Formats: sequence, structure tokens, C-alpha cells
Amino acid sequence: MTSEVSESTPTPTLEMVAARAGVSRATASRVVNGSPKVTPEVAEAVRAAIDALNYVPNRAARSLASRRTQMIALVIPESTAMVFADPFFASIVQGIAMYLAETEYTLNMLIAVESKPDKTRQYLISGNVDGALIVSHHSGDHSYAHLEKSLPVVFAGRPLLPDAQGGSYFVGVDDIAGERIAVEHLIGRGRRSVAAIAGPQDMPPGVDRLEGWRRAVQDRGLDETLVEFGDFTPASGADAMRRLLDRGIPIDAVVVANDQMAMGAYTTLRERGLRIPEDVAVVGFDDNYFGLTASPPLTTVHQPSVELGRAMAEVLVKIIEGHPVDQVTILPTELVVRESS
Amino acid sequence: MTSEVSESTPTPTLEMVAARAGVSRATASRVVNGSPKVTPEVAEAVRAAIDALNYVPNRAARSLASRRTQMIALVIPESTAMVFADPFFASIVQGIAMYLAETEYTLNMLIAVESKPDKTRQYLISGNVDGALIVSHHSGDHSYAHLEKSLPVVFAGRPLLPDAQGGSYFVGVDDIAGERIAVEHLIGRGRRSVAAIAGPQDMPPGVDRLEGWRRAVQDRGLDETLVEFGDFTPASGADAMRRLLDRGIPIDAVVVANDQMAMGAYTTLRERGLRIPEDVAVVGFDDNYFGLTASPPLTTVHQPSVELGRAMAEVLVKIIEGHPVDQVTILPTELVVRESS
DNA sequence: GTGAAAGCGCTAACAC
DNA sequence: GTGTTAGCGCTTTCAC
Repeated sequence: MTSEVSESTPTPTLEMVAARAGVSRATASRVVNGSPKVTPEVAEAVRAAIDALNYVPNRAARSLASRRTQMIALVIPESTAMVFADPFFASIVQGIAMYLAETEYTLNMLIAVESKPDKTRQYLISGNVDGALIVSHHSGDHSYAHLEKSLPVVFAGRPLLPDAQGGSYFVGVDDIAGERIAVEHLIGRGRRSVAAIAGPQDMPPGVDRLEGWRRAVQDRGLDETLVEFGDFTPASGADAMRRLLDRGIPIDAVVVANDQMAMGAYTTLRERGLRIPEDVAVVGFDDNYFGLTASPPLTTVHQPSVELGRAMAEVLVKIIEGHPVDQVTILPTELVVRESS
Repeated sequence: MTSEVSESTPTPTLEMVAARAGVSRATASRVVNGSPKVTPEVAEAVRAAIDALNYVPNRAARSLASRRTQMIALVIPESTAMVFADPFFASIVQGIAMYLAETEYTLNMLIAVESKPDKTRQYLISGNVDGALIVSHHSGDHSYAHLEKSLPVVFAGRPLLPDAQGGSYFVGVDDIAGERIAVEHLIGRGRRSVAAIAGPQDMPPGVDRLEGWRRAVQDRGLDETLVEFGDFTPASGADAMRRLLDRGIPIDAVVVANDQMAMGAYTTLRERGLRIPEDVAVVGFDDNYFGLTASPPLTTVHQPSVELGRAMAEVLVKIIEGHPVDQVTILPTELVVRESS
């Protein structure tokens, strides 16, 4: 047993490990880094010393010498910082963190303060991290556009300008296809007046989901003017629904660009005494538990959010380690039919 | 203008800054670190060189030499990783990140994988970070109990065992007082049969909020048996409400240990044809926008979650920098009266 | 396969 | 006030 009154043991160094194993620091280092050119017995001895001493490499020293930091930045623009209130982003972060927990990389979370735009940029390009993950509502953001020249970067979502993606990498879903399937589902159930509550048109998901609705509606020759916009918040969804209803045109279904606005639409529909789905069917987008636990449970387009985060991290690590990866990774969406449609 | 075809500029070092400013590395370092013992003119020259070169200190080198890492770990147990789905935790993380963004410290987010409990622990005590923030449902968690002997640690919530807090620091709210005020509000509005939907009894907030209800109810000599338990999820709140109603005892109000379970209670109440608040008043706890956007908007006990995160980070930084801080920081809750009561 | 030696970029005594 | 001098703990040629 260890002495109860043991002095706080000095942090073990590679030097100590090497001494205990009777080898040089170089060899000990090789074992730590899994170099193949070490005799099994020697490696074993070093490993024994390592856990006898409870040795953990000093990251600072390691990265100073190797010029790799083993750190990955997760950059969140301040304006998106409310991100955390959004279960979708929350899940992405979770996916990233969980993937990285299995690797040697460490997650460095940065809130990019807008008043000091250069601070974040400088931090990133100054070799403090091996790569960056950018999670922003406005994907392909402003200040991060040319970052990929200095270090590997992976963005959530799709590039803002399809042609301008440069050397950037993206991980996202096909919003157009996802929303389109939602509309077709509604039409398939006999709905003929399918309105849309769209998201902001300066964000790719806002644009693409609207486009998905538009294409489906055009295909069937239905009314393409039945659209109102919101900003992804529940309140804005409620307002948009109100405006849609106030047009006086009968509506028997509405696809909403995210679950939270769909919840707002629920509120308005109830106010007006309309039943869901009997009078108006509602379909959301995201699949978070706002919708899952709503009444009636919301039919929605599921995005694999945790997997999205996981994939972002995975792509970045591959780039860093020089493995080949596609520039754009698209994960599938899936329509989850519940009781609101 | 800079040449368009400039080679990728080598990362500037302190050495280069010093040379350009015509001083020694030591002096340059002093300027970078804000030492007072530098002649203003010299300092100015160095500063000029710094931004001419766009110099950013290399963290690895700095921390290797100074034995400080300028990194703070945010530890989230895997079991709590769903944390991110909980707006309350999400806000705490946001508060932490935003505070740290203003300091020299950097946030290192770790998911403590339960299958390798020592990995996280070792990482923390091996000098990779200057301090740790522990955000766990089970505050004062298992493996982190004795961490404070090795590095500064701040926990969210209150200590599990009041006497066993040792050298630990805590930041939280007074759940007992908060819930008590909620109950008194209900009684003040004439409710006489105030039930409780409590949280898990292995978490301080679960225990304390129940205790707050109990004390208030006891004071007025009301029924103390009207309690059912949930696990903080909406579904469990719905179930608990169902069990409460099934007892056949008339209930005219219910305090729920968090907003999400309150949303579940809403669902059940509606199922049973009971009106909120006419038949049953409902009060939640947290104040997130599940409740805010519910219909009717939920009366709830507000927790200053972003501030809680901010305070955690602030306390930790103070400890690290040797400033005095209280071991326990309690932030105020506030009853937000909306339409459900 | 293994060791010796030379740094990685910076801070911190210690002289001056 | 400023420069000199040692390292911080590790990786990585380069010989052997």
C-alpha cells in the first residue's frame, strides 16, 4: 500500500521512466510514441515503468519538440454562442467531444468574440492548434474564409458559395432533399395546400430547406406563394404561422424549417382553434425533443446531429494526419413520421 | 503591399521580435508579459515589432518554461454528456466560455469516458491544465473527490456531503429557498393542495428542491405526501403527473423540479382535460425557453445559468492566480411569474 | 534497435 | 532596466 502521508509525488518525466527501465530517453520516447523499431522486451520494460510511475507525457514539451499540438479548436462565433440553446448545435458539440475523447486530440473551445476578430484568427494561425472546427450559423463564415491556407479547417454545413469552397472541408446534410421528402409525404397523405415557414435566407439551411419545399410544390403544380419567414426561434414561428393564416387562403399543411419554429406554429394553430393534424398537418426539421415531446408529437426531418459532430472531428483528424478525405461529407436525413401529419 | 506570391511566412518568434526592436529576448519577453520594469520607449519599440511581425507567443514554449499552461479543463462525465441537450448546462458552458474568452485562459473540454476513469484523472493531475471545472449531474462526483489536492477545481452545484467539501470550491444556487418561494407563491394565490414532482434523489438539485417544497408545505400544515419522482426528462414528468392525479386526491397546484418535467406535466394535464392554471397551477424550475414558449407560458424559478458558468470560471481563475475567493458561491434565484400559476 | 546530442521557443534567476 | 544563461520535458536526426 502507498503511504498515507506520501509527499506529493513529483510529476514523473520521460527521463525517470527511461532510468527505471534501464534505457535511454530516446528509446522511452519511441515506446511512448509507438515506434515499431523497438525490441518487444525493451518496449515491455518501458511500459512497465510507465505505469509503475503513472507517467503521462507533458503536452507542452511534446508539442514544443514535435511542432504538433494535438489540440483541435472548436470555434463558435459569439453571435452563434446561443448555439448552446439550440439542441442541434449542442449535439454536434457532443459528437465532436465524444469522438475526440477516443483519440489523442484535445478539444479547445473558443468563443470568437466579435469585437476582437483578429484575436481568434491569430490564435488559430499561430500554431496553437493542429486544426479547427467551425460551427457557425453562417457557414463558411467571414473571417474564416481563408483560414484553410494556414491550417486544416472543417466547417459544419455546406459552403456558402458552391464554387468558392477553395480548400475547405464541409460536413452537413442535404437540406434540399430532406425538406422535399417532407413535402412529398404531406402530399402523399392528401394535403393540397402545403405552406412553408422558412428560415433566414442568409443561412444555407434556411435557403436550402425552402428550396426543397419549392421544388416539391412546383413539381405538383401547387401554390408556391404560401411562404413566410422566421429566424428559427419559436416566437418567429408563431408569427409566421399567424401571417400565413391571415392571408385567408385555406392551408391544410405546413412544413417548418426547424422544430423550434414548428413549436411556435403549434401555439398559433391552437390559438386559432385549428386541430393538428386534422385541420393542419405540421412537419418540422431537426428532430430534437422539443418536437418529440410535443403534443401531438411532431413529424419531422431527422438530422443525425451527434454523428455530424463526430464526422466533423473525424474528417479533421484525417486531414491533419494526412489521410485522404472528401471535401464534402453529406450525411443522410430521414423523415420521422409521428402524429402531427 | 505584401507580395502576392509571398512564401508562407515563418511563424515569428520572440527572438525575431527582440532583434527587430534591438533588445534582448528577455526584455521582449518582459514586454509581452507586461512586466513593469521596462522603459516605456523600449516597450513601445517591442510592441511595434510585435505587430509588425504579427507575433503571437507560442503557448507550448511558454508553458514549458513557465510551468503554467493557461488552460482550464471543463470536465463533463460521459453520463452527463447529454448535458448538451439540457439548456441549463448549455448555458453554463456558454457562460464559462464567454468569460474565458476575455482572459488569457483557454478552455479545454473533456468528456470523461467512463470506461477509462483514470485517463481523465491522470490528464488533469499531470500538469496539462491549470485548473478544472467539473460539471456533473452528480455534483462532487466520484473520481473527482480528491482532485483538489493536485490542482484547483471548481464544481457546479453544491457539495454532496456538506462536511466533506474539503478544499473544493462550489458555485450554485440555493435550490431550497428557490423552490420554497415557488410554493409560497402558489399558497399566496389561494392554492391549498400543492403537489410536487421531484427530481432524482441522488442529485443535490433533486434533493434540495424537494426539501424546499416540503418545508413550505409543512409550515402551512398542508399535505406532505403529494409527491412523485421523475428523472428530469419530460416523459418522466408526464408519468409523475399521471401518478399524482391517479391518487384521486384533488390537486390544485404542482411544483415541478425542472421546466422539462413541467412540460411533461402539461401534457398529462391536458390529456385529463384539466386547465392550466384554472384547475391546476404549475410552477417549474430553471427558466429555459421550453417553459417560456409553452402555452400557457410557465411560471418558474429562474436560475442565472450563464452567470453560474461565468462565476465558476471566475472563481477558478482567482484560485489559480492566488486571489482569495469564498469556497461556496451562491447565486440568487428568482421567481418568474407567467401564466401557469 | 539504441543512444548521444541538439534543439523546439520561451521564462526566470542572476548578474550587471 | 537590461542582458546572459540556464533550463522546462520532449522529439528527432545522426551515428553506432
